[in-house]
Amino acid sequence: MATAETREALVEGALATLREKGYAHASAREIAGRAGCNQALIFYHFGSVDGLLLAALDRVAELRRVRYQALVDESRNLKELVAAARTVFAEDLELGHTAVLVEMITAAQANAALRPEVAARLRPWRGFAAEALRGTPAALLGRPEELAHGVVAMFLGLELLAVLDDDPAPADALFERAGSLSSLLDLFSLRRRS
Amino acid sequence: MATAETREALVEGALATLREKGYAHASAREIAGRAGCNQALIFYHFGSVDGLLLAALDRVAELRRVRYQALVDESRNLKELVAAARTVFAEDLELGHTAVLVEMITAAQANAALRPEVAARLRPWRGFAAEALRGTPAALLGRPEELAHGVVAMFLGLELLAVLDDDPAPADALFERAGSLSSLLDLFSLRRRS
DNA sequence: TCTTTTTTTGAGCACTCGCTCAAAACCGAG
DNA sequence: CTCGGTTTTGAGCGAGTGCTCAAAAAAAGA
Repeated sequence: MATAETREALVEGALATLREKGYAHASAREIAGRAGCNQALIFYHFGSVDGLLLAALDRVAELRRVRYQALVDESRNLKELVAAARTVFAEDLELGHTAVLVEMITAAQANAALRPEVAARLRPWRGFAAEALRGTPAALLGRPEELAHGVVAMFLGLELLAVLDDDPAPADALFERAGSLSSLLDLFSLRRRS
Repeated sequence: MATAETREALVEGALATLREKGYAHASAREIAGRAGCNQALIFYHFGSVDGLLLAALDRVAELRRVRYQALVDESRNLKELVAAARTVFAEDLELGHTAVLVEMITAAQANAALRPEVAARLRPWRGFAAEALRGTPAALLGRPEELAHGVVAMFLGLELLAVLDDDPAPADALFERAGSLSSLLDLFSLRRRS
């Protein structure tokens, strides 16, 4: 088989494995099984299992970049830009790309060698989100249960990213970020009331 | 040694390991080494490594409950209640308890048996956050870079919690929660301007 | 066709893991 | 001190891991 086809099959196998089984079970034998080839090919083509997983992450990042650029080019005002961001986020969730991201990020927490690689591949996400930030926020209300759920989620996420960036992440900085988050959330939100 | 002392040493060793090395490296041999005893004691006293880690999570949750209850009892109005919540969150970060939480949550993603156990021990956190929710929010502005960082963090966290709860987490629900989050963030934030 | 290079394979090495188990050590009661 | 139950130990089993390697298979060039 041509090199490109083999690499393609392995990347697809890696993405499927990350999505369905997670990083902990993304072993060479498991991925090669899905790709229908020998596990040694992973080391021949990508050097290591982590090398393959990073290549899979590259593909996810590139797909997102292309999709987002296309939507941005069509946007004529802020409202459309925000809608484009929402669309890309939603598509990533449905494609399972968010799950792949989360797996690689949490894996990087326990793997110093993986950490800078994953952090570098995360930058496009952040830059793209920054682009959607203009305009003034408006206050909104929501259900307390959802608010409670949300705040727990937010601090978990901030903690994960802080570890990734080798940021000591003192409590004060986390709370400052939490505060600044609110204007973006208002920007994203079309909801009203409880 | 008395049973209680041994269990105490093992729980402390488990917490230190989770904090410094993460779930992936929280092996029986590693934890027992820190506790200064044989690895077989983990299975004698806790049945399994995960059993010990859940016991460690129990301790973290109980400590938080006690600390928070004490602060709530002293609060006379909403402002003091919110301040109490901030204090507990900040203390958890400094104690490394947040890191332990994140490790167990991300580990639960790839371990179906662990998932409901961790989810159950997470409930107190959510309930406590819900208690701080009253009053009306005010709009705030922040730096775009921090907003970008924050929104990425938030969606990661929502995704993690959605997996934990066996929630299919459709994109619409995530965005609704993101919207409702803003009022809580305003509540937590004492910041102003860029 | 024969030769050279690229691609693929299966066996296997060295390691770590969770966990078991029989035996040793400990310790309080009689 | 002796006994009996509790606690601790070290060795070890079976399984899974990343990765290597010599050799086989396939593809490409002459």
